[in-house]
Amino acid sequence: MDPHLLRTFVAVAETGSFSAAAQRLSYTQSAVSQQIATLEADLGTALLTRRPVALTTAGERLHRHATLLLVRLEAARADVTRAVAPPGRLILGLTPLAWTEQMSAALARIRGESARLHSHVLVADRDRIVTAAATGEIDLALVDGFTAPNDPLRLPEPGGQGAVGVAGGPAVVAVPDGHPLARRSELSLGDLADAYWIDAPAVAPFSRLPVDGLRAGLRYDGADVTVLAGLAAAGHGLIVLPAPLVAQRPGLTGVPIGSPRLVHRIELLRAPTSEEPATRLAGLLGAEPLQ
Amino acid sequence: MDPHLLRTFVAVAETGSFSAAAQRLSYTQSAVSQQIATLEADLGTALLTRRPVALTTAGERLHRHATLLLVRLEAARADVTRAVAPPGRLILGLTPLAWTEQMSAALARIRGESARLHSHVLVADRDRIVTAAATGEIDLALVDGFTAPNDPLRLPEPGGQGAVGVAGGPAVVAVPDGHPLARRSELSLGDLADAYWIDAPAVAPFSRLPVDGLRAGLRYDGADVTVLAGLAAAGHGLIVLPAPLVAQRPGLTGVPIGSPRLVHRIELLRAPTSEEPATRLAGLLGAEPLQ
DNA sequence: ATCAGTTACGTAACTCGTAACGATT
DNA sequence: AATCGTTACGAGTTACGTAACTGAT
Repeated sequence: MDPHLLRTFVAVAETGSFSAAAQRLSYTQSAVSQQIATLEADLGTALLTRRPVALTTAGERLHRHATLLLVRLEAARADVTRAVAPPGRLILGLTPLAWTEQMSAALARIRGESARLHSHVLVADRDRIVTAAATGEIDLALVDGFTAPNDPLRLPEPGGQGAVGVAGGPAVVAVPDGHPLARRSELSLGDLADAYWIDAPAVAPFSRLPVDGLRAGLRYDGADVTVLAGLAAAGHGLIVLPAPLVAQRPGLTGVPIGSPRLVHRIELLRAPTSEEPATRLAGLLGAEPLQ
Repeated sequence: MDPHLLRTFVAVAETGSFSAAAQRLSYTQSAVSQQIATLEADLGTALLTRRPVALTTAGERLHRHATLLLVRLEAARADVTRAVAPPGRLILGLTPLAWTEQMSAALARIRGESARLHSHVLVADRDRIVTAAATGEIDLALVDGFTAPNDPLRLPEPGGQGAVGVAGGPAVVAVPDGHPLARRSELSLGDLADAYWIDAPAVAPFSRLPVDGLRAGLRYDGADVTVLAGLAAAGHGLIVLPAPLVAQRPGLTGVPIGSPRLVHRIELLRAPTSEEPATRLAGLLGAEPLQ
């Protein structure tokens, strides 16, 4: 089970082909075949069917474990090497809705202090951000999501351990100004099973809301909040968003959600070794326990 | 960074000696020396000082990562191999305070159903149980602890992901019947900074309570709840325990805790692959979300 | 002088690539 | 016949053990 073998196994699993995996990893097809064979021999099980190439049950399990293991291995390496030579840089990762004025101000302040600090901001979806934080690709990450009040975000595997809440606020349903629902003082998501929703997987996937059975009328495959808010204002569907964000968009009204109790929450993730200035920024952001 | 090297690195780190590590792993001292050298070359850092052998900063970091990585690797292997040949067994792990009548009844029922099921119960401290669950050494684990209501237990690294709450109840301070505090209807832990506590690391370490500055008068290094309750009844010190447990002990009064809000919680951890009958038992235990 | 880790070197094992082979469409 | 995975074999590399070496107490 050495990482080499796991890596090629993952490549085969993902490409569905020995030759494609070989190409991706700059091996010969033969080498890949041999590596898979030794892995299977080691574990005493078939991991893949051939012709067509597909994962067996054991293979599926290994695939899940292997991807995580490889990320963590990478993370360990990054942590150790960076313990030695802390880079003079600040790379910040954000999920789209994790951007706040407060954060922006804090970053400005940091950059003002350490002049010419090489800094870099990356906005991406949650999974990407969380793994990047785990491997040390980014120094500091802010990840957002909706949960029950006081509940932490349920973050994906390789990172969620050391998350600290830094901000939390009400979640609302964003509806166009004229819409009949806009006059309501409170909504229950359960009552809205008939409504159509905008599913924006990269921004605020409703599949992650603690509610079932919402129906997607439109899928938005981008990460731009302005566009998303525009779509909602144009009546393409409902969407759950942080209250402050809705408040500052013309054409949209935020209707408080009565049930389930829901807040928008931002959590901070730090690379295992995050030296100054990441530590400093984390401090500025307040990293209040927020329970 | 292949696991082989990590394993010997961990051995050296733990024994504090190349030769001892070599002996433990059935290598020659020379082999160990070479392995550490390649690891250091790979990471580009010294991991250990020689004469005396001790971890450098980078080494300490790697040590933390490496132990976890090795456990997870073991866990992955166990999971995959057991996916193939689910063992006809049920090994149950418990922390001492996770034992309940309900659980006992559920186990009895399972064993009644599948006659002659090879089963096995292991009571140990939290760390041991959590890693054992992660590696598949045990099929099902029940881990207890004290937290704020609705908060999940903060479990140690390699396992805490898929924990589900199965039971929760009030936590009380156990005081001997005659004790002046026994007449109080409610206590605040903060007010008890002057009192002496029993520290029972294997059962209910107060270092894990969400309170600071408690003072240990007596340390109990065992895992037997009866002895512990006896010590408390004899006035050796105060201890936080689940209310039902205190209620059924003669000589002890449980005084409700007003602040911080505290509950005793039991969570269920499953081995990644837990086939019947572990799944069945988990079902019987109700694995209610408990939020 | 002894103890503990390093280095040199030879051998054994492994890993990969080439090339021939086999099976599936 | 073409495609894709397997197998055989040889070459290059790696990894370990023996043994000599080095430095510290």
